[in-house]
Amino acid sequence: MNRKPDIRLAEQGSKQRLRLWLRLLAVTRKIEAELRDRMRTEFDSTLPRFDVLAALSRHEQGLRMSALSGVLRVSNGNVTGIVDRLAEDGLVVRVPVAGDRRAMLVRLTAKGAEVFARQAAEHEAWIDTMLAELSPDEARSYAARLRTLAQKLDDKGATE
Amino acid sequence: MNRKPDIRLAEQGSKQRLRLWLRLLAVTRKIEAELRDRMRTEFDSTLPRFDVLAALSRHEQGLRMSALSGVLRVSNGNVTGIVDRLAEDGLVVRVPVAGDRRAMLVRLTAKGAEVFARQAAEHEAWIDTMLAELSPDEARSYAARLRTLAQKLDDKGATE
DNA sequence: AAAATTTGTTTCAAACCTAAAAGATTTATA
DNA sequence: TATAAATCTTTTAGGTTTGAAACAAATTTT
Repeated sequence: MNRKPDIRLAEQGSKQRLRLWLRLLAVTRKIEAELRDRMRTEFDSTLPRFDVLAALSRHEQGLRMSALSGVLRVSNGNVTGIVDRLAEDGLVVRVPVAGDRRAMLVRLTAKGAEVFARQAAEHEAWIDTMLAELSPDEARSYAARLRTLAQKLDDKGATE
Repeated sequence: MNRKPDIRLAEQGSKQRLRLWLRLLAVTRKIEAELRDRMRTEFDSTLPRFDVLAALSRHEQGLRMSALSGVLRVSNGNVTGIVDRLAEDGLVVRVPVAGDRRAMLVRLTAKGAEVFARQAAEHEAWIDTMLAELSPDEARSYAARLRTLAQKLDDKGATE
């Protein structure tokens, strides 16, 4: 008894989850579009470049290319191009790793750190404005829920 | 009294919202990566292609190129390429619009509708599995909250 | 009606992105 | 130590994405 779930209820759940996913996607895309637009018009930069600077700013000692693509969750080849362009602009440098001639350490330059600091302050303010609808408590509670969800997703991926 | 908000509390709120945004981004990227991977391995297709088919399946009478990029919230030029490739594969057709020789109507072919139906069923199942952590009620409530948030974001964009 | 503006689409250049292959180097194994 | 396997990065091919420019056609203005 009670072992077989009602197929109609299961369908309901699947529809609700699909709807949630579509809304999640719509909201993140909307916010990303706004951020990209502001990054372009106010800093003549892009979101991927900002993401790289942000990751490097959290690792003063530098990150290997593979570690960088790891924390950003993008492909290796992708990061190569972005770092190339940031290096051309003098915001990052590639440093050889002592004892491993395969690897490269990427680090912020002084200029890169300065540029990122300016951008990060603005970025946080943009987010704050866009999410002003949510109280700090609400934001914290959703963030916590998303954290457990992300954890579950990672678990699944790990066992596959 | 009580007119000037405590700066420390305001900073708190901004930090909470930023954290929420980063988590939101992480979760959507994780899910999108999984969907992209499955679309590729199981259907030899991509998410953008699926998105176009999905939009067209909701408009049996067809959509103009600009309407298509409108509902998908991507640029005009972007849709051109995706529709080109879908048309090559015989999943969509471009039909001239009677009375307006500038415009084109894009429609699903029978094959396109059939392919989409198969993919959509799987797609919904994938989402259902990934979001299984959330009860139907929880999914509904979050979807509702996201809806009002999206509405607020749209309002802001409209007045700028 | 002619000229100017708007609208619908495509083309273009540049950046982003992935998966897979290639190249160089290091580590493990026989 | 020679060989095999693993690791780190870049390259490659193909698709996605944007914003801007180019074109054609329709609409509005003069």
